[in-house]
Amino acid sequence: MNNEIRVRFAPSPTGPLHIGGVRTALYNYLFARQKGGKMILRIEDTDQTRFVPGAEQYIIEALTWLGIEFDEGVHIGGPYGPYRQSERKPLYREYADQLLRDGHAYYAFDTPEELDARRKECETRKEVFQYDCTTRTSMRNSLTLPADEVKRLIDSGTPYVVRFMFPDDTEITVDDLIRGRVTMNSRLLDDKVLFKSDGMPTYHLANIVDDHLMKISHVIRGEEWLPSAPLHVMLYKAFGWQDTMPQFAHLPLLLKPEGNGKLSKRDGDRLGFPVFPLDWTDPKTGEQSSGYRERGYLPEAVVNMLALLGWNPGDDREMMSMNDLIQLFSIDHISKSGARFNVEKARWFNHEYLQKVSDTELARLFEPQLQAHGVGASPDYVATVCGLMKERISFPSELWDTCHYFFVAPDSYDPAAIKKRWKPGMTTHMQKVIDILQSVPFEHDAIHHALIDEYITANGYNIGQIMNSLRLAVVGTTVGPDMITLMLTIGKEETISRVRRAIDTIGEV
RNA sequence: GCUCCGAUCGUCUAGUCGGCCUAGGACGUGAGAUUUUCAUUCUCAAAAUCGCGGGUUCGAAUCCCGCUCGGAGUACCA
Repeated sequence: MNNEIRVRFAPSPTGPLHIGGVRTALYNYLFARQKGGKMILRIEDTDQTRFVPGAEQYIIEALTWLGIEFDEGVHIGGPYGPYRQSERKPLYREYADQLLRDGHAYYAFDTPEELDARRKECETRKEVFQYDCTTRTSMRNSLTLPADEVKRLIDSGTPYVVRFMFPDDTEITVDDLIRGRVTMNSRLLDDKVLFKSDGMPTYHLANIVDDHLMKISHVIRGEEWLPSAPLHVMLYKAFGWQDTMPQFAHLPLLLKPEGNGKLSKRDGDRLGFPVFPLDWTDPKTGEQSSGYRERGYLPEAVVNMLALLGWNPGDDREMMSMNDLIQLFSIDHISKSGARFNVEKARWFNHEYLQKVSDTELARLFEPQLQAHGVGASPDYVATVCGLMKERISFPSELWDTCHYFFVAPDSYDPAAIKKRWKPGMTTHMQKVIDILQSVPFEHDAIHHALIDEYITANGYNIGQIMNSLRLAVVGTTVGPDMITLMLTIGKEETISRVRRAIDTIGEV
């Protein structure tokens, strides 16, 4: 018996990694790290028809971005490779043969067309066809055909599949770390195809063989696999591997934010949030899907948010770094019911994590937007602006819209703001403001004293009225950070020239 | 249809030996405070008769049964 903790994340490269898949990878990772075990990336590409170029690379890039690392895998190798099932193809055949030899599996020659016809026929009678212990006796397989006929069919190259043979009327129990003991009767299970006519194994066979060969100790996967878990348990038994069978943990599903059903590819852009970690363009259809990374989500925020969708640390803690999560993670605290994705909370998490990003780092994230608007500014200046704006935004992408006036003078003034703020006599006030700015040292206390105390307050003017008009003149609208800090940031000359322009443009009302 | 899984504020959830739960926290929402504006921040509030009905018990969100509703699976997909 091997006591080492070994878990795997085993996606199939059929498209971009869904956010639910990301969570599965995350839970596996947290568990492995906490236990000092190994985290393995295995690519399950046994379905050649659904293979999508670039998907594997996408998966690796996405998990790397999020800080989910592997100890062994398709991209880094390891002692149990290869880690891509298509490269392990020859291996599965012998295991299928073993099952065949031991009477746990049989050859089936029914064509897809025959199977379809059979299903349709059952449908008309409002029944569902299942290839199982009751129907297999009426199908074309090595159980019903004479041995020499079976041999002749195989030798002549007739396509066939290998099906698992469930025992009749046996209770099969699956002990799940999250759901407890789940029992099913073999009579209700269908004889799943283990080996396809194209020479490739199906998920079920490849998965069990690889988990065994790779010495996987815990299988942490989505709940959609729970119904086939009994088959997997039976497979371990049929192979004689029950003593080293991994423990199962079936995770609750991620649900749509509204309506019914599990979160799907389509929901994302329809409801205004990404369901994929990274942007993705489907190579066949050209269809584009947006990702968390490109939308400006911070990886730490995505990890934290995802960790809490279906798990909790057992207390009120919510802000947790990857290291915190590794320390606190526990399968006991994974919930059983599906979790509905909440965009607002995701936004909040990002806001929280954005506050921790340094001004210079945020400036770096802001740079593409500045370039897009043809703005060049010193890194220090951009960082200062970012520091001022940080707490007011949740995503770097909101930066330009909320702080463009730090880089370009307003070319127009919000009419509603003019109506509300620019009262008669305001041009005189603004001219006075210019005079004050020119006469005092250009620093916070001096400006505050001369402008607020000596001019506005001493003369009994309305602070809000004048300061907001000043803001309108300098910024173009009525929102933004502290006015004096703002003037200090854009500089004396720029401030004065903007006020002057506002006086000329808006004029007296 | 059949099989399996699930069910606490709008959402994520706490609740793991039944009593500390007149059910706690967070997001969101509302109100107030701070601010020259907006945002941030802070304070307060509303919000779950614990899906429904039975039972066990001195006592049940917590245990048992039934029902209902929701979800998943039911492919030579994973």
